[in-house]
Amino acid sequence: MLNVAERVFAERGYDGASMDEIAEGAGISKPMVYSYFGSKEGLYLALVRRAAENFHDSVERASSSGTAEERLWGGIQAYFRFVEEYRWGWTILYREAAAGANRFEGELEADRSRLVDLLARLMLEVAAEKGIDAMMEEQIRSLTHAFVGACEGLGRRWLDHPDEPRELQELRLMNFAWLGFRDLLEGELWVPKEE
Amino acid sequence: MLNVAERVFAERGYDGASMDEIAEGAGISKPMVYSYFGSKEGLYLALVRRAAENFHDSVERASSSGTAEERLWGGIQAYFRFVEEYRWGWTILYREAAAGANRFEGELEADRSRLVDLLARLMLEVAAEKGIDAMMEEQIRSLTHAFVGACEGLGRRWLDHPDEPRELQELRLMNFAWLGFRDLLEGELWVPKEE
Amino acid sequence: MLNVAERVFAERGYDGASMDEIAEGAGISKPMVYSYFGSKEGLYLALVRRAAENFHDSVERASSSGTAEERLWGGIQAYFRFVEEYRWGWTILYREAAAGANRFEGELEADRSRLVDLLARLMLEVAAEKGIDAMMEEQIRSLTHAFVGACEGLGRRWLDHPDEPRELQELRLMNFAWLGFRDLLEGELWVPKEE
Amino acid sequence: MLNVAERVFAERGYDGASMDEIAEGAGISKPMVYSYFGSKEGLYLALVRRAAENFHDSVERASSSGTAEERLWGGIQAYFRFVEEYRWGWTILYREAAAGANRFEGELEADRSRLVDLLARLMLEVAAEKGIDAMMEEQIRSLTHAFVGACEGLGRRWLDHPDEPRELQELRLMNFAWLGFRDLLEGELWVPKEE
DNA sequence: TATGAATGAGATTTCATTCAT
DNA sequence: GATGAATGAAATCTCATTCAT
Repeated sequence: MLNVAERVFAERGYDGASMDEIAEGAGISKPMVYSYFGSKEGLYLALVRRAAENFHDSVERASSSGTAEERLWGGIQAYFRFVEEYRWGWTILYREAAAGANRFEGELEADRSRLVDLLARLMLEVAAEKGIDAMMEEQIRSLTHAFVGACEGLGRRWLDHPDEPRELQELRLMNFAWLGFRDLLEGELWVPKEE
Repeated sequence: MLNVAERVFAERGYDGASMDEIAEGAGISKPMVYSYFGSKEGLYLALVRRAAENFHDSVERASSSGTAEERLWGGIQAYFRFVEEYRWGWTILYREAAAGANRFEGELEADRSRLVDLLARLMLEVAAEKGIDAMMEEQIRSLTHAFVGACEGLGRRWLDHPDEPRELQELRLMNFAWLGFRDLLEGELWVPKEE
Repeated sequence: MLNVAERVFAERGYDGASMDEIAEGAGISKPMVYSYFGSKEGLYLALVRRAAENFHDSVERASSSGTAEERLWGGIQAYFRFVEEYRWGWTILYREAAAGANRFEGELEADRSRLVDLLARLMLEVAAEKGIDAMMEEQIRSLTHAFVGACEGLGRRWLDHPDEPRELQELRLMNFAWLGFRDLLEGELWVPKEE
Repeated sequence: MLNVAERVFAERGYDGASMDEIAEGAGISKPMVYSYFGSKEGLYLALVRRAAENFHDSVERASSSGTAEERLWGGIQAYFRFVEEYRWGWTILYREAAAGANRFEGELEADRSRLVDLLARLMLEVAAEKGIDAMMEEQIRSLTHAFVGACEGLGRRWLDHPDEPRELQELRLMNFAWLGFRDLLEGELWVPKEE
């Protein structure tokens, strides 16, 4: 039944989804839904949490061993595998990242930031391996937001080109993000030319 | 009055915004809003279009001369200037980008894709300058989605850290995106190691 | 401009007609309409009155001389000529006869009953010629309602078969109504058979 | 509750009736009305259909046996019984007949024409009994519209004189319509005198 | 005088949420 | 414990009607 709700929310958006449709789709009655989740918001938050949990676990498991580069590559692979296999959940997660910043007043903050935290940790470990701590944690965390944004951008585009293979998405992201990131970690820094 | 509507839509989302609130905020009566824009959807589309237009123009103007690198840098600066000065419009735009083609059945397709098109053109020109056409247009366009996603990610984070200076965001993005992109254009390619 | 209003009211009905459409169709501004007629109801009543007046005059003129039979025939011809030449006015008149009994609280009563009065007078004169006063005025007036109803029924049907000639409608009505009416005037009376 | 809606529609007309008033009159809440009938139009159509059904059945049952004359008499009696016992339903039906095919785009066409069809069949059978087929079906159907119009005219007048007995209305109509119709069936034909 | 601009009031309709069985 | 039936509140939208110029 969570799955039904997830699909409905992903397809219609939070406001567009109706509790009637969810209950009917799940084959139970509306009062049951309410007895389980209390409210529409409760149901939605439960969904987001479940998706965030699964998402986080997948990425974490896939990025838990090997060299830094290998772990990053593992994480990216897990990311797109998740997009592919768990499309509705991913849609909810990234849509709320964009649209729901104001709604639910930060209740989703923790869920949403777990992925960023995970990646930031990864990057920090890479930096530590390289013996570089010139870039403070905050800088790394910032870049991680760009990184996650890039993932979302590619994922979104993938939804419009579902016939492309997953591997292609993964390679694109790695090439886009890693090369530059590696340069950064090796001390290269871009600055605008003086006029 | 467009400005009021923009703020309300940005803060509450399309469904959450009520025409009552918009009219009241603008100090006019609801029927006036309807006489100007015909419907809620009409008002919203007008807002998105205006924002997209402004956005596109700003970026285009700022990226219209100089070397490829300079133009990219100009575009990125324009991007974050827009985020800073025109926060509500940007919020609406990137939310629309995230909500995808679901609502309004593709009526916004053209507006939404203009930025990606612009950036893609920029990147293609860069590639042409370097004499590289090994990466076909489709590859470039894909990476552009990643690029725009990275911009959104950094912009979103910036909203939560409004005290950081704009220049910092711009540098972060350029360092994140350009170094790697430059490597790509110079023929470097990341591939996973054989196991 | 009355003509425009007439067409709009006839085509859309009282509620369906909008003052906007009427003003625009007439090429003047809404406040002008209000300065002439005061309100939607005022405009409508003016229309009904004008139509009733014209209608009544036409029928009266056409039934003002000759034998009783000739005068009835003249009246019927005038009726259908009116339907043909003045379709919108007739539509308003008969629709309100049906629908507006409750609205406007009898303000239309006088207008609507003028035709019945005219015909009743005609019939009474016929009866007087025949030297029959066995049927009191009230009976005659009642039958006149049936008569007018028959006219409306045929007129309505004619609107759905506009290619039929006017003469055919006139003959039908005369044959339907006159033969029986003549029998009545000659003393014949139908009564149910005793069981 | 159908009955309440029927009364409100009959008294106020389709546009004048408000769902608020109907719901309140029926002692239930508006959403209930919508859950039963889906929309205002749905409710109205249901009412018209129910009335048409009942009406048709009553008349048909009452005119199903005996000589042609007896059957016509039975039908007329049923007609006015219906007017008496089911006043609101009848009001809605004849208003719909008058409003014509304008609204609901012919969805009521079948319902509205059933009574005319029934009477036309009756008349055709009478004609057949008399061995006369000189009048083609189309002529009979035309006269049926006049006949039904006469019924409506008398019925409408009756609403303004509710103290008159039903039998009087029935006799009036039979005398008005049958005598002439019988003459027609016996070959008499009225034609205007040559000038 | 004539009008563009404005509005108050009310229409239908939807939906998250809860009783009563 | 489960549900069909019910509803309060609010949404979008329309339109007859009137100011202010």
